[in-house]
Amino acid sequence: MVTGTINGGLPPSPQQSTHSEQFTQSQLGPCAILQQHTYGHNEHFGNQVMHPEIPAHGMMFHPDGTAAFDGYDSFNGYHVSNNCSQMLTMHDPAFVRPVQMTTPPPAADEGIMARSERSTASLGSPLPIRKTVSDKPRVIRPPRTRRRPKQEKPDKSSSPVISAPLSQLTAHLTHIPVKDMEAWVNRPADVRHKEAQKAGRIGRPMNSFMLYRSAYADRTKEWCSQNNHQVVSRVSGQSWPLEPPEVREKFELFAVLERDNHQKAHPGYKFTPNKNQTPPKKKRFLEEREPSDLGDPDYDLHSMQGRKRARSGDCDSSYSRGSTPYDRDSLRPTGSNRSSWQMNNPGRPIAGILSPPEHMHYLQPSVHPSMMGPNVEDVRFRKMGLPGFQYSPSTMLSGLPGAVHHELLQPPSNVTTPGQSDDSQLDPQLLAFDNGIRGTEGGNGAYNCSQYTLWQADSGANGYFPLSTGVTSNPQQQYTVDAPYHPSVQALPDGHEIWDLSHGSNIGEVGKDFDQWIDT
DNA sequence: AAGAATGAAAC
DNA sequence: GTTTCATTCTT
Repeated sequence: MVTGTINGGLPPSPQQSTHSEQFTQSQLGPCAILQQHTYGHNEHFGNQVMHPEIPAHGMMFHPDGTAAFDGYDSFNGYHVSNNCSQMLTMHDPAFVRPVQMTTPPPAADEGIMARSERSTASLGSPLPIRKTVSDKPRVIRPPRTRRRPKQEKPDKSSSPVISAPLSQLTAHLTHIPVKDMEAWVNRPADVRHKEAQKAGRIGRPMNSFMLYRSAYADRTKEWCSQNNHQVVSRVSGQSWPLEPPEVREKFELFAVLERDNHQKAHPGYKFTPNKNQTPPKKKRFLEEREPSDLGDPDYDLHSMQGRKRARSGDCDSSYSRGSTPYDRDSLRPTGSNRSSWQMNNPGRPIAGILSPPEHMHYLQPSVHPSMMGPNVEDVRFRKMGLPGFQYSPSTMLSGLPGAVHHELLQPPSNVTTPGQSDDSQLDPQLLAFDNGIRGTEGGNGAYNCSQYTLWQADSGANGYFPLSTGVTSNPQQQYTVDAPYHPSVQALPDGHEIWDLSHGSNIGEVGKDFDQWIDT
């Protein structure tokens, strides 16, 4: 039996629990599927069978066991049924405002505390009975009601428990853009060099989750009505496994692109974690450079800043090859257009190598926000044969040399042209590149400005983005997309719209469907 | 500076 | 298997 409480849109308050009604699994219907979680006192919710198809939209559990169920939002007048096709309508931030607990959780659990899945917090374990030399014979005392150990981290109790992914939960927050991570991972090498200069070190490329978290950070903050990034992290961490495969694959591909572009920007980079990371836990020592980085534009500055020091033994020039499912070599073009990087770097960096032409460095996603005109009404995939290229899931995403120039696809000029804002900062090499094939964005603003809206057009609606990600049945096809933003699409109440690929996990099949659709 | 999250990469 | 570090910014 599932128990919980309905918070019918009432703003949580310290007395919230008195406003809540009990509900049961049967009352909630198939949507009322509670997800097991590890936070605090509502672990008794666990082990409910998830509906295979329908996410439990709109239900949120607070660590105190209360639940915000999408029954009816009395503030906003939304009827939210148990039908899970209903999109979450927690417009009122108060709806999700974390509950400030004023009453302790069930007394039986005293000592139980919220814990992170990763943390090894032993706080909840019984206090060890220590025998010391000064132990005196003592009267056996009745078991004391142990005081709650300081409420551990108050933050933990203030982070919501979600049962639907952020891409859906925040879909209505259209005024808050989802960060265009596609543009971010394709930022050019000189931008990366400047970042490294500024930081005094070369940072690691973000992984898929970091990209995801970053993309949704603002929306998550808004949704949670909290500016606390620990909460953002927790919610993101909850949401990540809830995201449909399409979304996760999208960010995994972004991570591949990020790694690849990162490596091209910093050919000699190798992750060298600081081994002797003693008590002062997080003393960041700098990542090393390899000799090949001597030619890197930002090397001198690093040296001058003295922020980086080379460690002996770190100068082997072997590339760390990830165990990524995507072959990174296949990200690169074959044939005569190969980059100097590739020509010179079959497996190791060449000392003194300068930045190769950046257009060879940057993998241009075939789907770029700037391709998407806000006024485009229809949605279509374009089949583009790219003879002479290796195809892989990654190349399906990346527009390598030969891919259609984004400007050919984008509607004329109601979108900030990438690079307009910042070409002056690019070195001539990059400028030349910019006038040619050019990356998906060119200046600083390009990945955080108006294109956001375009990105958000897809991810904002419900987070699905028609990337050709996984296995494609026909590798000789590349799909690019004019993804229009249309408010009505986003406003679809049932959470379904044209980009919703969640029902079809086979991308290739989807592509085929689109082929047929286009053909007709 | 710690802390939240997941994952890549290095041990 | 364990540890570091990517991001972010509040606490």
